[in-house]
Amino acid sequence: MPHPFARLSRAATACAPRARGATTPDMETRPLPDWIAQSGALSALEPQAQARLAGLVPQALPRGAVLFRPGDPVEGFALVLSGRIEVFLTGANGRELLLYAVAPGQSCVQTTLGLLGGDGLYSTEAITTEETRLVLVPRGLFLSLMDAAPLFRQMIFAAFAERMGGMIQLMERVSFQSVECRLAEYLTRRAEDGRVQATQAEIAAQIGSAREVISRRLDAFARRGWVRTERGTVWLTDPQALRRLALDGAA
Amino acid sequence: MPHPFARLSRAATACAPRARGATTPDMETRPLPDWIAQSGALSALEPQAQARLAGLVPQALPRGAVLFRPGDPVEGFALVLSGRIEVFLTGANGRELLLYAVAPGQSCVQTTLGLLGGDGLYSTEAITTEETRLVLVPRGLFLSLMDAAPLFRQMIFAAFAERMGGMIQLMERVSFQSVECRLAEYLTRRAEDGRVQATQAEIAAQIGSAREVISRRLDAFARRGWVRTERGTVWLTDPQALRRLALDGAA
DNA sequence: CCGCGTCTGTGACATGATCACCAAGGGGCT
DNA sequence: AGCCCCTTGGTGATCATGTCACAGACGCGG
Repeated sequence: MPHPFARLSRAATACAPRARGATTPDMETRPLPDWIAQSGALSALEPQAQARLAGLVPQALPRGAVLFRPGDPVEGFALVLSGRIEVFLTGANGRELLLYAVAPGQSCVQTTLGLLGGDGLYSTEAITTEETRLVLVPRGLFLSLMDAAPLFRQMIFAAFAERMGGMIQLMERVSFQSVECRLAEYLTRRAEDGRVQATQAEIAAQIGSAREVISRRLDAFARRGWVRTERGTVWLTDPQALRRLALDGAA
Repeated sequence: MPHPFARLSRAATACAPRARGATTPDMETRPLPDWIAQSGALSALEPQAQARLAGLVPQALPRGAVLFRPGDPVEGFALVLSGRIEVFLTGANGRELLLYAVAPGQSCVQTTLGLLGGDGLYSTEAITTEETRLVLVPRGLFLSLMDAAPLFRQMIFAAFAERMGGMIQLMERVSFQSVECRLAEYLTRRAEDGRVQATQAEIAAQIGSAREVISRRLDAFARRGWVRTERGTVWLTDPQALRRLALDGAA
């Protein structure tokens, strides 16, 4: 199956340059598209940068779309407008580990990496976990903005720095913390309305463990009265206890 | 004990701006210091950037010096001229994991991170493993070069991208590969003259395992005739076998 | 030679990953 | 309803790894 980015990037590059003939003259006066004005990150950029982005067409992706897989070439720079993208590492045995999630206004560091330095190939897998709108900035425009637009550059750099910090933290958790702590941390972080809606297999992938282990740990939590499990959801009956466990492992 | 960077950064910032009065006039004509001309990375920069770096004074550090520890504030941007710096993550129990090593011409990503985005505090520990010369670029000069010198910027960005790629690979190895594979990979990578000179405790820290485990694994290798161990060194008697093991885990 | 610190080896045990199954829920179909 | 089949969750056995406790080996300086 052709993966969505291939289509996306072609659509984007086709529509990107000069909309209806004249390019530079009316650049300043043309109104900005909604998707730029409404994005916290983009609305803060310099007008010239906004104008050069204005020709791009945001794309909508359904939940569960695969943006790229390991080995795919990097097509362009993805900027999320709404929704959520999760970036996973996949091991030989099929086990997975969530590296980071891309929230609205954030960019996918993997694409930056591919455009700026590395071998231009992805080593990870990206999946939308909600219906997601994004723009795909083609390579040339991205590099040109990096040179010409200081605010754009700073945005990218800050994102990069933040991700790197996150990766180091993740490494610390994965290498030095028990599954029990990581699970407690995950449950408290992802809880909404006192519950987490995810299968045990999904939870395992998020924290880089195995499904069976999650099953047993949740069972242990349940025996302590901290959670109640149900097909597809975990109810937190004692969030305080979970939070305490999560924090004391982090110290 | 006061750690070296505190001294370094003060020395560097003190010497950095305007050497002997006049600044801009003779900037072009003043000869470049050796340490810039001889550094592959720096000698490729634009002359203006080189001139602004020229006032800095390289510092020499003995082997084993601690550049920073977790919690230290980031003082400036470290650029290694010669030697080698290793950056470690340390767990609660004292176990360690080598995140990356900084070779000559490379910069320390942790410092970049601290200057550009994060909380400005280190979460890792950096130690020189050889006698090392480096320059410490103060924050202001670094940020100004980032804005004004495209080549400098590209250098930093490329380094950043490379490190990020390395971190992802590391995560993959640590999460999904057996200790045996990682050990074999480490031994083949670090071998010189058919041997690796390191204590088993050091090896454990490099690949993020425990000393006892390394002891047993090396014993297993030895029984297969692949290595011979000696106090403080491991002799590779069958590098081919080790390489095969290392590669087949990576596939 | 002795004493001490460092490096290494080893057994016992705890945790986590993997494998092989099975059982329970739930939706679609006849 | 009855059946099928897929997804999800549960469980025991076993293996890999990390942790703890401790002992022996080595080397160095007094």
